[in-house]
Order: sequence, then C-alpha cells, then structure tokens
Amino acid sequence: MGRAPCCEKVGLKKGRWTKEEDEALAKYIKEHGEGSWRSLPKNAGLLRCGKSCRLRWINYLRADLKRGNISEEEEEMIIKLHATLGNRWSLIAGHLPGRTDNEIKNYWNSHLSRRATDLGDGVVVDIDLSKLPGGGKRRGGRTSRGIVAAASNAVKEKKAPKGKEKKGSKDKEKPAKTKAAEAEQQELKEAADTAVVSPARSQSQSQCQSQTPTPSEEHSQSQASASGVTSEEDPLALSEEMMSELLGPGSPMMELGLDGGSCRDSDGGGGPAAGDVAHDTGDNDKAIMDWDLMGQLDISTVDDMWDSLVWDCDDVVLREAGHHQQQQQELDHLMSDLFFLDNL
DNA sequence: AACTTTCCCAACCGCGCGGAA
DNA sequence: GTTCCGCGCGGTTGGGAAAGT
Repeated sequence: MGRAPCCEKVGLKKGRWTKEEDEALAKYIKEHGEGSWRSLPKNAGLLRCGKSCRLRWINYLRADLKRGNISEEEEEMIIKLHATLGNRWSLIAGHLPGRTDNEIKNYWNSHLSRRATDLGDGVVVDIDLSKLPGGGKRRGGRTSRGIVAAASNAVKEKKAPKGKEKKGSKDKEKPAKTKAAEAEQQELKEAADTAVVSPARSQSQSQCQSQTPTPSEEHSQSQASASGVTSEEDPLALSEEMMSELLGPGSPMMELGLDGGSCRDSDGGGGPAAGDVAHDTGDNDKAIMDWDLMGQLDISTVDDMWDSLVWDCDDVVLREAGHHQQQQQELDHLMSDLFFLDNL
C-alpha cells in the first residue's frame, strides 16, 4: 500500500539542533505537553520533522535526564540487563532512571561491547540469523507485547493446560497497553533481579555473540549478533519463565550437559552465566547454554551453519558436540519446541 | 604543526505495532 | 476486515573531538 513518509521532508532542517530550536521545543512542550509529535513542529514553529523533535526531547531536553558519565552501578546494570534482554535498549533504559535508550545503546557500543570482546578467549560464536527459525530477522519496531503475552500464555498453558484457549493477542481487557506494560515492567524487573550475572561472565557471554573481527565489523556484528540472538522470536518473547522452564531440570539441554555446543566461559571456570538466568548451578563443567543462544544454535545443522559460525576455541569441542547423535535429536526437539512457541 | 585515524555521540532512517477511522 | 496514522524502537550514519603518527 505504500507508506506515507513520517513527515514532509522537503524544507525541513536536519542535523544538529540550535539553542533556539531547543528553547522553542522545550517551551512548546512545557506549555502543551508531550505528544502529537507530528503536528508539534508546525505548532512550535520548528522546521523539523516530528520524529526529530521527539528524539531531541527524549534524548536531550527532558528535565529528568541524568547527565554525566555512566556510573559503575549503572554499567553493571546495563551489562546485566543486556545479558537478559539483548538489544532492548528502551527496556534497559527503563531500569536506569534518567538514562535514554540512545545513551545506553551508544555506551554499550562504544564501551561495553568492545570490552566484552577484548576480554576472554572462549568460544566465540557468530550466528547467521538468516538460518534461524523465522529467518532470525529483526527489523525495527517495538517489542511486540502480543508476542510477550502469547509467550507467557504459552508457558502458563504448558504448566496448566486448559481446555479452550482464547486467541490472545488482541486483549479485550483494555487498556491492554497499560496492563501489558506493567506486566512487562514487572517481568523485566524480575529478570533484572534474578539474573545472576557477573560482569566478567557477561563479557564472556557477549563474546559468544561476537567474534573478534575488525573494528567496524566488531561494531556492527556485536549489534547484529546481540540483536539476532534476541530477535523477534526472542528470549524476552519466550519470557523468563519459559526459558527457566526450558532450562529446567527436565530440559534436554540441562540433561545433556553439553560441553561443546554451548557458549561458555573460556577459562572453564568462569563465573555464573549471564544468560543462565536463575539456573546457574554453579557447576561450570556442565556447560549451560546461554539462553540468548538457546535453541538458536542447532548443532545438528552445524555443517550448514559452519560458514557463519566462528569458534574461537578448540575445534574439538565443536566436533565432539557435532557427533553426538542423541544430543542432536534432543536439540532438534528443543528447537521444535522453541519454533512452535515462536510461531504462536 | 599538520595530517590521519579512531572514538564517541547526537541525530537520522526505516520498520513494526497499536489504535482509530 | 482493511487502511491509515502516529508513535516508538533498534540500527546506522555523520561529524566533531581526541589521540596517534
């Protein structure tokens, strides 16, 4: 159908904002409040796109923004949350009052992702997203609350199957947005609280997501990988609870105790896994696949994926894993589970 | 001092989602 | 049920600053 441009592009100013523009925008929002971004520039007398105004306000002009460097606590929080949520910058920002998603994203890309790459020498996996279920494709757009809801419904149902299932995505109990948002917040809070993460482990985990490429590759890959492994059919969608269940005692992965197919601490004795949310057994000999990668890395398709997988450790590990037929079957089973849930 | 490279961050872009019409 | 619109999100880009040669 073709999509109308977000705003008339002709005659609009781009680039850095001037002080006058900032003042005009701030003044207008102070008087009229946020919202109606599309019409705001016109009303405020700005030659800017509404989106640009919104961004400027959110990232720079808002009064409640915290200025200055990211503190160590914040940094740790970011690492934790990133391990849990992936590149959900807005969600991460939600846990860091006064920080914007853009700020956190930039900070991650410029500081943390690099540091994550620099440290450790363990398994480094770069996953070709296109080979994942659903193409592993992630584009822009908001986190689908419907997916989140569906996923958690699926978990609930798995726990207590009901006779009849209501088709969930369009929840009649409005304001769903508020409810869902609250639920999401709660869920994330729990995730952040329960995620057993040490920075070191996070680094290792992050490294699992990005190999050690050239700087430019590193930059985009870390983004892409992180994005990919938490892609639209992602851990968040699957939800903490679901992943816990999948990683629980009854799960194939837990029973397998894979040594090779997983992304784990390189030194073999690293701290608890960042993504091993609430399932860190403390037994590092039993590698637990980071749940960011859970199900994304199908060893049975290792040959297919070989080009896109880069292992920065002994190949033996992978070879061993690749030859475990039973493990493959169980992984396949897990994959189909995940795929099923993804497609809810 | 001049030039080049790298880093950082503000801003832009394209897309998906939800809701209204 | 479909289309359109507004909004928000994540990825990417571009330019200035800092560091290196």
